[in-house]
Amino acid sequence: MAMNDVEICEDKCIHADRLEKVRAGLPDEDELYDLAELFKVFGDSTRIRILYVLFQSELCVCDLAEALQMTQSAISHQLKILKQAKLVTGRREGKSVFYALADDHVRSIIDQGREHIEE
Amino acid sequence: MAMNDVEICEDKCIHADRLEKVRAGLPDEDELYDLAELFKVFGDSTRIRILYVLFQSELCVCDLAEALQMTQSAISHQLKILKQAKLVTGRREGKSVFYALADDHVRSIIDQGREHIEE
DNA sequence: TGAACATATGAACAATTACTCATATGAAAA
DNA sequence: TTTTCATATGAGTAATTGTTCATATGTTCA
Repeated sequence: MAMNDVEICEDKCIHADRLEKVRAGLPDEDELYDLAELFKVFGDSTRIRILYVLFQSELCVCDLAEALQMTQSAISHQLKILKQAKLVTGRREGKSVFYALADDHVRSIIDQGREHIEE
Repeated sequence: MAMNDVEICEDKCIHADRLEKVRAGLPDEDELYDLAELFKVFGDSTRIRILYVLFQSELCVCDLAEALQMTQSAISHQLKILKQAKLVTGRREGKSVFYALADDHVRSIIDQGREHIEE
């Protein structure tokens, strides 16, 4: 067994050969950070509920507030986060602003998550 | 225009017809909560990095610590969270515990997220 | 058994965050 | 313009969370 191919942690507990491969295959730190930031947006049940509601219908802020039984302010704050993550888009129509899903990634990401849970 | 089909927020700002549909189509509160909890696990760059590393190779805790340049304790805490979410599995082999991805959902969820970012 | 190594875990702390409250902005109607 | 309605936003607060430090558990080997 070669020195860099140990099977059990020795030499300060490193499998040197594997680590080399692993480090090389890792995406940029920036990309990993952005990915985590994206999932962080999905990681709140209020925002998940907003997205689920928007699956079915475009709605204005006050409708969302009523649908989820939350204050307009709370919803508005969360919509801002969803918009920054490009998960929803806002369209002004007079006094109201209608929000809708930005694209189909939202659905597929949530669907994948749902699949994982149901097993 | 019917009374329950207003287009602009009136009557305490509710589009009653849409809300009815929307509420009916919403999953259980429990499921929404679980979904958010799952994505919360993906929503940390340390855990994302751990998962990415495990894409390439099964590794023991100390290797992960070395690969990510973090303490064994920090890694171990995060592995616990990943294991609770059934995203990774641990296999004991002597003194070491080797961790690996639990299933392919992990990859597909992360891939979807990556697609969303790269646009 | 006892020493050495790998991992797990509890407590404490710092940082982040979701909501509330008050208020500002923006648009339509009087 | 002034009022009214819908939305956005800044500050403050309570709760959550990721890391560190110290220590416990579990396994191997002498």
